Amino acid sequence: MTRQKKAGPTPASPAKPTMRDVSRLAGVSTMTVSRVLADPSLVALDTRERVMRAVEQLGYVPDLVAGSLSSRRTNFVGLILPTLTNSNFADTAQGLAEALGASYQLLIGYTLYRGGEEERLVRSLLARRPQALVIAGTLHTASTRRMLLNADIPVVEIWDHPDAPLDKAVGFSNFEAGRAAARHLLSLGLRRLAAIGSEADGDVRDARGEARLQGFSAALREAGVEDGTILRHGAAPVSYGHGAAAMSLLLREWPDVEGVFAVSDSSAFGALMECRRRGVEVPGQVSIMGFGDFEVGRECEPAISTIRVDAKGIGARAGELLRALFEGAGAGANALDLGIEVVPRGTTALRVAGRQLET
Amino acid sequence: MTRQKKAGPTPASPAKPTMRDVSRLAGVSTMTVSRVLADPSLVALDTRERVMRAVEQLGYVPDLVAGSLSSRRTNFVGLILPTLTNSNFADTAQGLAEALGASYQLLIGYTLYRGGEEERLVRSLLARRPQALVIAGTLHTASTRRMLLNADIPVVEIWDHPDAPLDKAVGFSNFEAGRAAARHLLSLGLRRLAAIGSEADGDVRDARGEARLQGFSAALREAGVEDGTILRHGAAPVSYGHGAAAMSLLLREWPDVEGVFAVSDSSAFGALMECRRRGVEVPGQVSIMGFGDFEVGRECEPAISTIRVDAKGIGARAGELLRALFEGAGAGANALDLGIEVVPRGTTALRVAGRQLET
DNA sequence: CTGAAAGCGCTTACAG
DNA sequence: CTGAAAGCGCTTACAG
Repeated sequence: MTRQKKAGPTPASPAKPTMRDVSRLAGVSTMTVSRVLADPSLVALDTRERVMRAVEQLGYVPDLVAGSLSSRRTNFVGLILPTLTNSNFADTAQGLAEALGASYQLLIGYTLYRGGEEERLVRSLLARRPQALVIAGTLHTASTRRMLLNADIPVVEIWDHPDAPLDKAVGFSNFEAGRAAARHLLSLGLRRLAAIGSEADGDVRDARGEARLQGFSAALREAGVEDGTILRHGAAPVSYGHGAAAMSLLLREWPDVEGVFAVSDSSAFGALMECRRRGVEVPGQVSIMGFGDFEVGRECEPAISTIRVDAKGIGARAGELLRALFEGAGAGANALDLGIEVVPRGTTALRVAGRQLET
Repeated sequence: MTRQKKAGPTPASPAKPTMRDVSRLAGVSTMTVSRVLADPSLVALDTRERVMRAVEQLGYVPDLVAGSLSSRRTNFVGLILPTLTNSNFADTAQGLAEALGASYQLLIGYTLYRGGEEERLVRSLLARRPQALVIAGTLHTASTRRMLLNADIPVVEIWDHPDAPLDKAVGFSNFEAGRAAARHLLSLGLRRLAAIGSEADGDVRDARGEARLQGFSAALREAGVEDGTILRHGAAPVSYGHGAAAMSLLLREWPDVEGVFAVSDSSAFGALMECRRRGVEVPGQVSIMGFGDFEVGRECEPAISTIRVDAKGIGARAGELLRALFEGAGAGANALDLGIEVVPRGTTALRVAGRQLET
């Protein structure tokens, strides 16, 4: 014997009506119901109305699990982020969701910056047969790369600008972002410069923050500035508290530091608050520069100089790219660089003759 | 004729291998492959190893779309939030995801505080046949309620404490949160009190923020304090900028206000920064109290007095509740109140003889 | 404009 | 410990 649907003489009590139930009530075939739901213009007006009435009466909600299996289209898009608790990544998710539109459902997974999580997540998301995968980052294990390639769906790497994308990429160069931050501080005449970020902790690491630190270092080298410190403190993700702790360490080791770049506006804000608590004037004694253009940096007093990136735009452009691919377009460049923008605000100022003045 | 799978004499080029491909390679039936993947202990060791080798060799990733349809279990849980861009809601999402475990996939939808969006989202999520729905808020259209009831799955309303939950609820009373905020300010001897929140803007409204404003008003009435202002400004969600703008309006209309409750730490922070820009001392001239215990309020200087709620805990408890229900437990109370906690910090201080002193 | 048949890739519910 | 048969609820690919 095989499965039995329901027993007993009562044929009704339609807990969850199927398309079959609707078709019977409307006196048509399931194909006609399917058409009314997918593209009503294919069905005669009176038939259509009868079907809609039956749908309404039964409170029928189509089963997309069955529909997806049958049509080989799930309308799922997988999204892998380091964390949900970061306004920039949340903006990217919203941008992506909006660009894809209501007919697509995002399947969000997060790694908490753990390298090993990505492979598990990719496998688990691919099992849902998404039509595309959007992944923050460009570092993947060999096994992950193989799965991604085998899956035969578009893959968009975001929040970076890889030389050789796995498939597509939308983002910007984190290395250049760090470099631009250093150059801004250098252009203000500051020479004793530091950067604060997180350190790799076993499996947990922020590759993009590290790239920004590397870019910062490179700019100092290019400028022939010897007086540079890269302080890696604590594990990713960085936070307000991280910035405060790192700034505290930095000021103890190097009290006459003139300029600090934090890999995120979160830690820049924490560093700024730590300075206030210690009576260290910003930008009078030390200039502070962040990254990401978070709302907290725009709204605090003084406002934080930063590197702006288009977080929501990254999601939006990735979504637009995918829609074009879904509709069969050949797509343009493989790696889209949305660029960065230096935004000088109140926490950085010109150094003049041994002390700093406000810009 | 019906669908043809693939043409040509080449049987291979296995773009996306199915369970059938694995079973053939391993020389077993698909049932055996299915068992190896679901519960290896059911299969003899050598068979199991042969199957695992075939899985590995083909890079087989099971199709959960088909599996879900067949087993009637999707392992999806739907989650409806007002926005992803709010650290409290992001914490709730992470708490829920962690409590459910890796075998469940969250289907997240957000309304942007638009009442009409909920109905569309519920319909669209139910079509994915989730095994439960978790929804921020307790206000639903009649049509939404009907769908929810018909769906015959557990529904958990979160971030509130309704008298009559639709099904289950995990949260706290927003009314009591506002009331507690007012009482804290009153207990400091402050009498000229205001609250700032958002106003309903067509379909866009923050029902929970409004409940906090109502609780605030009620506490003033109970205390016989006449000097109270509720300022509703701008549309939800509130933000740092919202708090700054509202504080600016408030100070213009009512320069001698003594205490302000903001419905969110976001706006409390904005209000605090606006005071700094205007040279209004906090808490010297005016005390400020927020809601939510956001990191920004903990880390800024002075730190913001607030009402703490267990955002991650709401997600975690909802997830635990659902797991118990999935495993057939009868579950306990229908509405779980996680409570609130007044956290006095640097932005509120005792009023003594016409002026305020730090606590 | 409408419908009958087949099948999407799994798991259920047996039987041996 | 293993497998053959049936079916989950839709859509595809026809035919009329």
